[in-house]
Amino acid sequence: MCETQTDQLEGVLADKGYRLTKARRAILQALVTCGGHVSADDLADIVRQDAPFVGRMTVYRTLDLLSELGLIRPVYQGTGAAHYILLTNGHHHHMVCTVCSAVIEFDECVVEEMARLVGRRFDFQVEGHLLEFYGRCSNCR
Amino acid sequence: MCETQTDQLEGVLADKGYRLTKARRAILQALVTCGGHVSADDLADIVRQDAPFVGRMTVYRTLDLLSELGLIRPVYQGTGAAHYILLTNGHHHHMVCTVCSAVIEFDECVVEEMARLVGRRFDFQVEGHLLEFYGRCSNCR
DNA sequence: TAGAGTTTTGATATAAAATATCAATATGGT
DNA sequence: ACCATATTGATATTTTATATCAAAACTCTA
Repeated sequence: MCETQTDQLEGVLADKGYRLTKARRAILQALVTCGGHVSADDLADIVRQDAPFVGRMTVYRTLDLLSELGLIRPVYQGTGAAHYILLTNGHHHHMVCTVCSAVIEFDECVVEEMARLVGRRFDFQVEGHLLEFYGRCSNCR
Repeated sequence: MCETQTDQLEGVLADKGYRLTKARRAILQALVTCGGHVSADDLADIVRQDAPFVGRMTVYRTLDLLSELGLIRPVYQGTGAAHYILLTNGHHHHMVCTVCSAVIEFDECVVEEMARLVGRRFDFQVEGHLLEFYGRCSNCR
């Protein structure tokens, strides 16, 4: 694991035959650097700090593409806009405070076993998952 | 468990001091009957089949309220609009096919243990959760 | 059960977010 | 360097979500 997450994402795109354009590189870079949990428009603003030539549509399209490939995932985070999270190695886990909307990420995962079980039962090939806890963070309880 | 899910939801609203208006009853009824996984505008259409007097805004507001109370949850389901799922007893589990967007619900849950663990570590009071698997359904693999 | 004080509602207006379109451009393979 | 094609970005449009506010419905009290 001496490869950065950006390199990993670029690798997947390249393997699938997608072109590694400047715009896509800039978008992946920005997404990984900011850690995810951003809306498309937020990300467009971030990308443009380093790469002002990137259009808003390209950000939307790249996020769609990454979603299709199972690399990221849109979730709701209070506002009406989709926020995108990185599905690192196919999964992601976080807690959302129902009062202040704070998000706390964590890595523990006990879901694989269940994925196998349910996948077999429904003949469903599980490629990734998202686990969200809702509740009150330490400041809000 | 001789109480319908609609009654349960109404009970929570009443307990919290919210009024059980005709509009709210009609919306809860429609949401439970259709099983969730609908957008606000979809639900408005369904509600109006039985209760044509209910306005679109009231549907949005009721869904917001139910979300705040942790009874439902907005998720993405392909389109740009939020789709709402019922958090029955505080949790919900489903698989989403990345090809055809089919949704398969299931009840098994091994998450409680993990919720306790992570909740204790981060001093986070877990009140509910959502577990989403992504992958390919039997038709699409 | 009549009236006061609130909550809730729904029509309308507005803003925000997502999608469609298409000529121009950049890209990877040759 | 050239070609065929994937990709881009500006613009226009549609779809979703939010804000506003007078009218109506509801709860509580007397």
